[in-house]
Amino acid sequence: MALSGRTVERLSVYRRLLVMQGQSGEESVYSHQLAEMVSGTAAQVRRDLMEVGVTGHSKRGYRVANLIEGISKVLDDPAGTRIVLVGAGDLGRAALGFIKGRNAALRIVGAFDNDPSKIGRVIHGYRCASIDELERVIAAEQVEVAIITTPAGVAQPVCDRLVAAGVRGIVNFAPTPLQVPEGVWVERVDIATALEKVTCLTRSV
Amino acid sequence: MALSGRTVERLSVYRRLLVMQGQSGEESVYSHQLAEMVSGTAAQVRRDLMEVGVTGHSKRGYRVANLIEGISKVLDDPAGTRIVLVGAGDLGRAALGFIKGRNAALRIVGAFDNDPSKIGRVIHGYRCASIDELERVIAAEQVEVAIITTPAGVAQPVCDRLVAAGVRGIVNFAPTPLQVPEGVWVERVDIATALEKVTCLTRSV
DNA sequence: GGTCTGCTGTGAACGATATCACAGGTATAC
DNA sequence: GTATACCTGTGATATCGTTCACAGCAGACC
Ligand SMILES: NC(=O)c1ccc[n+]([C@@H]2O[C@H](COP(=O)([O-])OP(=O)(O)OC[C@H]3O[C@@H](n4cnc5c(N)ncnc54)[C@H](O)[C@@H]3O)[C@@H](O)[C@H]2O)c1
Ligand SMILES: NC(=O)c1ccc[n+]([C@@H]2O[C@H](COP(=O)([O-])OP(=O)(O)OC[C@H]3O[C@@H](n4cnc5c(N)ncnc54)[C@H](O)[C@@H]3O)[C@@H](O)[C@H]2O)c1
Repeated sequence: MALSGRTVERLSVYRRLLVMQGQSGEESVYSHQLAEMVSGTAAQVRRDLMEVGVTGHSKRGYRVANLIEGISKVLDDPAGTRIVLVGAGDLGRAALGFIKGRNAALRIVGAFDNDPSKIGRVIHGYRCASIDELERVIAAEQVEVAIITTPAGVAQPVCDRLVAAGVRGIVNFAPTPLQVPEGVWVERVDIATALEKVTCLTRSV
Repeated sequence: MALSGRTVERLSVYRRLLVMQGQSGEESVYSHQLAEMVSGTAAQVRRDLMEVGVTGHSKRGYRVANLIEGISKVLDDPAGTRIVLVGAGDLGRAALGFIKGRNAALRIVGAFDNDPSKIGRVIHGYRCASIDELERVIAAEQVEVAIITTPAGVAQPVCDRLVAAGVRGIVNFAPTPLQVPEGVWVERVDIATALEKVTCLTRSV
């Protein structure tokens, strides 16, 4: 199945909205309702849902439980994804707090730093370990995904270690593009760029 | 000038890399060098640079100082962009620390929270003010851009207040799509989605 | 039962983005 | 001075993503 990155992003958002909607008791949604929530078009929503294989009903729309299950089957690894975080600074702390308990399929199995004053501290329930433990934990827990929240200067060497240790996917918060070999997926979260984009594009609307 | 969002993102990255490169003494770069740094193609880089109007030299490539100036002319508001941040929690703190002193054209003029224990505190050099001051500061400083780092539940009402007060661009960290009227630009920074995207797409590489 | 309404599923048209490929130019080597 | 190598700028082309438009279907209403 060759799902495009764009589609995966939207599916993630749909699911989040649907989980809320499910809590509020609604049993089904129409494509145009989902579209309105994300400021998109109904056709786009239907096409995305088509790709995950869930199917709706001519008059009653899509069953919420059905959608959540179908999307989860595509987005989540059934075995769960084990994740490490490197760089337990301000942003690392925020990320740990955010992920905690959000999606059961995503499990943080280690947080690492090289600052002796951070090592041993417990942050949002996760004990910060020494960066020296990195390779051992990745191997022991079969970690596939890593989050980099170190300063920009060390992001590339940290990335290289992660990849060498077997990590296949990286979420990079450092404001530096990372060089990785074929077969490793990097997702940038670039806050500086987001800000500059807004300041630039706001002026031309 | 109708610069596409994609192009603006890349320009932002080029500039950041060029500023570093400038510090290391290099006077000029070739399109293929920039391309390699961002794992892109040389043709893409040249096209982006063409759009900002800077021009290179057949044999010497592009002059770094020239590029930085040209890109800045497009990305930055010459009058500077005044920014407020709402929600001085973990992520708000990280964002304030990150933006501080990064780009002179971006100036934080206020950080707001509704938690009495946060109000009055100084975070990374910015004093946290009461959310009651929001409209006053936006009007007084002619704020155009806002950063939302509140919990998801209040992101929409906060957004509505910002827009009503005159804000035209928003960087939204809350995991909720925001509804805004025509003429307001929203840039999502969705960490949950980034993680889910990586876990999903890593498995299909 | 027949008609009317309004939703889904999807081929086809469209629009946006990225890549190709090459003409034009300039330094360098000989 | 001529040949060579290698870079930029850009029209043409290919790829990718979104929207259109409509057939098909299911319930509601008479
Ligand atoms: N704060 C933000 O909103 C924000 C936004 C965008 C990008 N970033 C980037 O995210 C990164 C972290 O930001 P922050 O605000 O948390 O900074 P920070 O300085 O608070 O945190 C960085 C942490 O990384 C640790 N570290 C340094 N070298 C290390 C190494 N070799 N191995 C392991 N750990 C190491 C440091 O000890 C520190 O704890 C930076 O690259 C920053 O530019 C931050
Ligand atoms: N931490 C992350 O990495 C991360 C990632 C993605 C998204 N987010 C989102 O960013 C937001 C903030 O995350 P956080 O970890 O900083 O949470 P947090 O609870 O530490 O911070 C939220 C802050 O917002 C303030 N606040 C609440 N209601 C407010 C109101 N009406 N007006 C003004 N301020 C108000 C709270 O007092 C608190 O200080 C959340 O929506 C979270 O889901 C966080």
